[in-house]
Amino acid sequence: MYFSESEENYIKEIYHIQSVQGMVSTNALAGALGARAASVTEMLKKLQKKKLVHYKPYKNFSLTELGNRVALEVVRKHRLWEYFLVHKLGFSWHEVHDIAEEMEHVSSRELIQRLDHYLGSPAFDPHGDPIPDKNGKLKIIKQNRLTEVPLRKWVIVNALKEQGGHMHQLLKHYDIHIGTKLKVNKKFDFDGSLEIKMDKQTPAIISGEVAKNIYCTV
Amino acid sequence: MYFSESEENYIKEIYHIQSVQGMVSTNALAGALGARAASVTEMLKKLQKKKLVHYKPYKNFSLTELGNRVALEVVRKHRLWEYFLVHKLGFSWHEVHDIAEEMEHVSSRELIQRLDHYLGSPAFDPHGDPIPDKNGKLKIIKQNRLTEVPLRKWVIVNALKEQGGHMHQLLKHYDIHIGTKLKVNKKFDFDGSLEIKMDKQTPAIISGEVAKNIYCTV
DNA sequence: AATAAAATTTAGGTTTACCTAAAAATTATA
DNA sequence: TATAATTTTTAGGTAAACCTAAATTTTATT
Ligand SMILES: [Mn+2]
Ligand SMILES: [Mn+2]
Ligand SMILES: [Mn+2]
Ligand SMILES: [Mn+2]
Repeated sequence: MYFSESEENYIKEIYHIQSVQGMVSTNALAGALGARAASVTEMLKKLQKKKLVHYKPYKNFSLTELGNRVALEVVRKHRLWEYFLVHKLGFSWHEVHDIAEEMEHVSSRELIQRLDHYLGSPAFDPHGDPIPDKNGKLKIIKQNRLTEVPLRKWVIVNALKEQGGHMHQLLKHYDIHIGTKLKVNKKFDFDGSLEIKMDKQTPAIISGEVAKNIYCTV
Repeated sequence: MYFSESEENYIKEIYHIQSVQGMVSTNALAGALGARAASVTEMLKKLQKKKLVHYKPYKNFSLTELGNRVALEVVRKHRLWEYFLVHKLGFSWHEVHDIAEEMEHVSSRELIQRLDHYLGSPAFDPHGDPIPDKNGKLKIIKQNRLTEVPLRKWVIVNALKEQGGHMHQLLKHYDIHIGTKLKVNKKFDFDGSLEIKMDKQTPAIISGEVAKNIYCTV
């Protein structure tokens, strides 16, 4: 069955919102896609006819089993391409999302299977998010916010979420990346900033803003 | 300036037809694109407004200088992706065209520069066609039809054109690929077939049909 | 040169994916 | 529980990229 680029984007975004909120609202989806609610309603009817979403007018909606499978395929494509861009072409993790947003729509299944094999079937993308395997299986690891990690315990950074801004510059400056081992020494309630200690470095202070986007295995 | 996927396909096809016929007709372009003449006329007006084609109603048309630059960029993207698919992902040369037809529309310039570098700035794609460099420069080599090569002269295959069918099976059977050294011993006028001799192999007969799609440096 | 044939354009539709503004339904609040 | 606020849908458009059928222009043939 064929899905247009737009359909794929909608399905993927429903998947993402669903994974956080359980059910999805028209407005939430419109917000995430940068579209208007009316456009979402229209697409919803199309996706329903294709049996990709459970949808009753005025009610929140969610993906069907089929919709979920399709979403996982798009997510797989997106994250494999991100991995390729970083590990083969040398992009930095913060530069690859928009490019992968286009590449994820290339339709060849064979291509993705070969890409996966070529990359060594990676389980996580450059942001630390799990890459679904060809059956849609995800390796789940707990991503704990650095802001909520116990004090003085060594942890390893396992995910970084870029929130539009230029956080990556800061992270580069501190030399924090996925795999970095560190511990939180103190938490300053006044502004939410943290004192962290990394291997062979003197303690440093990072803002709560940055800390919120760093996740780790505890 | 932004060009849609459709616009890019039209521009590229005008470029290809132009490179053979000098000027392009509405019908020729419609045929090549699998579209109707009316659609071509419509697009032509759009491309003219964007200063990509020289066009007067009812007359044949051609790319402007700008149109040519854009065409070469799309061709570059197409052929670099084909090269990637064959030399990195292990596809065979006859499988990659349709995939590259989609990938050529991914818009990031930085991506293409990095891809080019990653591949070692190849000058020819897996079909033997030259890959424009980032300034649009092509390495031109003469591609002589095997059917018109002098007898008993050793030549090297430098291009293969797949014409829809399953020619590649035959070529694989004969073990003919780009780089193969061979000579034509005899030409049989009756059906256009050729007797060819390859290094360390006994002479073989190939049909004129196949020979027409094999090109070589003489 | 007149007429026939072929090529091209125009006119008028369709589908997809958007939009705004107004109407309807749901949810929150007084 | 009525009323207000919010959310969602419907109604009615637009733009891109297609299409068919009819009109127009160009080219070829008597
Ligand atoms: Mn996308
Ligand atoms: Mn990612
Ligand atoms: Mn294409
Ligand atoms: Mn090629």
